[in-house]
Amino acid sequence: MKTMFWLLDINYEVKNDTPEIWLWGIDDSGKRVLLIDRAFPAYFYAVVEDGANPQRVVEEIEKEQYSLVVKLEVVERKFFGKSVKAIKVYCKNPDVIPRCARVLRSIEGVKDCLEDDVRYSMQYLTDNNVIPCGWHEAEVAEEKNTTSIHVDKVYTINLPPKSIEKAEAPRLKILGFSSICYGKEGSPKPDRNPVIIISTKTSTGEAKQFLAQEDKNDKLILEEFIDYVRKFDPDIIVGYGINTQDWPYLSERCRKLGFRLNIDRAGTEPHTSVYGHVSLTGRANIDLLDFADEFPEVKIKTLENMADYLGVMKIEKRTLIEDMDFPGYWDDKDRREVLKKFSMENTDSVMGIVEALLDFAMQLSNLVSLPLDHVGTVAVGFRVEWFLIKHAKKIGELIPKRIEQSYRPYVGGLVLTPKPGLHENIAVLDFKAMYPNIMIAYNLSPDTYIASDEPIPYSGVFEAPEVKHTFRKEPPGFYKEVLTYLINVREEIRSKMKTLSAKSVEYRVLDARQKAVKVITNAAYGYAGWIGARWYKKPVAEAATAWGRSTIHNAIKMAEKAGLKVVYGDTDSIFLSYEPEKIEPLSKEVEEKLGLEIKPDKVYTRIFFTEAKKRYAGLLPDGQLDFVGLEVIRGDWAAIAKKVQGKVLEIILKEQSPKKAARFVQQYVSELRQKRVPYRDLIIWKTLTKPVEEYEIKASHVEAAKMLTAKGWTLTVGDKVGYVVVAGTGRLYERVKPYMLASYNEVDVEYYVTKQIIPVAARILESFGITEEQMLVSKAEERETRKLTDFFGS
DNA sequence: GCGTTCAATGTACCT
DNA sequence: ACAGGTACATTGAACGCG
Repeated sequence: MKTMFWLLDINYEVKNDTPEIWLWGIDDSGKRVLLIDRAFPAYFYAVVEDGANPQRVVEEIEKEQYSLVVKLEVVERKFFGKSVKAIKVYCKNPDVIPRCARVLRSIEGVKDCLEDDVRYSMQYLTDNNVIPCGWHEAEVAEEKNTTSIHVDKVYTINLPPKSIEKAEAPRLKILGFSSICYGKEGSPKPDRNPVIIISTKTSTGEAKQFLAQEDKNDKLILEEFIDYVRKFDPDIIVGYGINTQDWPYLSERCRKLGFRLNIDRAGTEPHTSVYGHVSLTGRANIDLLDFADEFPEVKIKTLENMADYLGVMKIEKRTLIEDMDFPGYWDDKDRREVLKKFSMENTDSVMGIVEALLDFAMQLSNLVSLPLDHVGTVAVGFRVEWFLIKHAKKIGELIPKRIEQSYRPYVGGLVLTPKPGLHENIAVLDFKAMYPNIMIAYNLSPDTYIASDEPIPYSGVFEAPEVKHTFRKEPPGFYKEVLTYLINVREEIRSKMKTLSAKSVEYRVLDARQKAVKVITNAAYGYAGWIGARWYKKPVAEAATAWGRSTIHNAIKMAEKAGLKVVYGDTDSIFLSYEPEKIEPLSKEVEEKLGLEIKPDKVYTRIFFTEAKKRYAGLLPDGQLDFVGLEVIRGDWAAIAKKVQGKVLEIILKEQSPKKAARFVQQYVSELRQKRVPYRDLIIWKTLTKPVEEYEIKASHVEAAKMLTAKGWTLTVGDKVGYVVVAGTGRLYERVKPYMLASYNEVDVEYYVTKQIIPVAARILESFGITEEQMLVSKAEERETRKLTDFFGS
């Protein structure tokens, strides 16, 4: 019989030495199904030495009498574009591949073994074109569900599934959750601190809250939660930070209480696998925190900040409670209600965010062929890589090994020194997808690279400026083909979107798709220059930036020749005087002569540059302000400094009154000295980028982190530490305290005046001739001002 | 012995 | 665990001064 299914999750099992591929899905009638394929052999390739006789090598391998090898087959493949003879080595099961490959590597006539490092389940997907988050049709036979598999139907696959074009996902059952634990001594520990609240919400609209008992006994709440999950039987379980927090905690807590967290579809516990993601067999576990990196504008990646940014739940309307206050809230009957509300809002936020991101996640999964629960957890480089692997399989290319490389830096993009001060009517021209298009235009790829000692091919070569790397013109290389495909596909999607209503399901799916395509396109250049990449080739990345520099350089020359004043530029953008009648022909000329498309991005009514690169502020025609690089948008400055700089820039750009700006600074400093600004605006947040003990120097945030650790809080790499500077003597790092361990009256206000507010204000106002002294009021004046404001009110 | 100088360290940003 | 280019604060050792 035939069945249709949408692929949700994949895993493999080895039963009696026979590997089985398990495909978990949803069929077209909404049934949850498991399809088992027992016919896919585990294999890898032994590449035959040039000139060696493949048949002889096969015999050599056979001589080994290697019992783990099932079959040998001589095949034609390509490796970096060159035809090679290889032996496809079929193994008994995937687990023995590494051992087999090791043995075969030392056999005469075997140049190397390949694809022994590609996971069996991924080989299955890429070889058969079976695609996560995609529909398929398979020839199957129904099996009796004798095991404890939690699905409606179990099938045996007779023929590998065929992918079907159908964009829309089935109706999925989604369960969002968040949990709260009770621990008075810092971070809760699962071996002694209970789970007190678990809040859940489903895609069917059911909200539920599980509470520990009055004595904080949490056996029941956990059992009820497990029961509930199993009963609802979600396809997707989603949360925020759950891979590192909730899952390990709940899992360990259950064990401690004598039972298992059995919530998947196969009767096993959540297991942490390859990329540090938590896998729930048969379901897709999604940690939304993994997608937070897609939004660099969210500086501190908390759930409430993400929900706020995505318009899911505005932060002003949010119940917010700090971790350290949980016990206090729980212990107080009235405040417990607030804690419950907070917890439910967390889950509501989770559900809102998944609504906003799920389409993208599914499209990314579908595009690169990584299962839905994997695609979020892997680094960008691996997303690109899986997309490349999929393409390589299609064209018969063998997958290169990851080779350990030493880090060799190379020169990147060109950054112009800005013309400092204010400028009026400045347009920004951007090269469209500069690096991908350069890679296409000059056929940059590991397989087209011609080393200096190699003969120049018949088709001729492109020679990169400055670095002089050469790449053959024909035929198109691996990267060129892939990037051309991606760019074309994105254009197709975008033109199709234009024919649809923005509210339609299809439009949403296509929009998510084009975003996924864009992400992969834009990451390809970085991937090529990443030493961890299978398709790493330094000259490729180095040539791309070299052509980038020459391109922008030439564009600037053309602009100046056309009488346009260029005030700034960075990598693929040029800032110049807005004269539409000159810019129009300039774009045309650039495109014609340089072969790359350049297009106007925006026009600033007024723009301000300091003497530094990568830092400016602009006023847009609609009155909006654009801040780039400056402290006002940086996450590691106290809010007071950011506010002051933002306001100063606003006054400068909108009113052009440095004096007024200086007066504002004076006023603010005065407010601060009177401690009239909120305490939380004094917190400085910095990320721990390595384990505390590995720091070579004493740093403020690290010292603050140590204080928290001493109090029982667990801090890990990537965590943000918030501290304030308190009064005292000695080095700065000796005068900091975690903000929750300090009080306002300890704060060293003068530090904030001289090291936070004044420098960031001066950065702007200096270029208008205003000195630091002019931003400060003398102490005597200060006292006078205070008397007056006290008298008249401020 | 003590203040000054400057390279190194660390973080976060831009394209 | 995609790239390089850049700004800036702070540390800590070298340096200079008698």
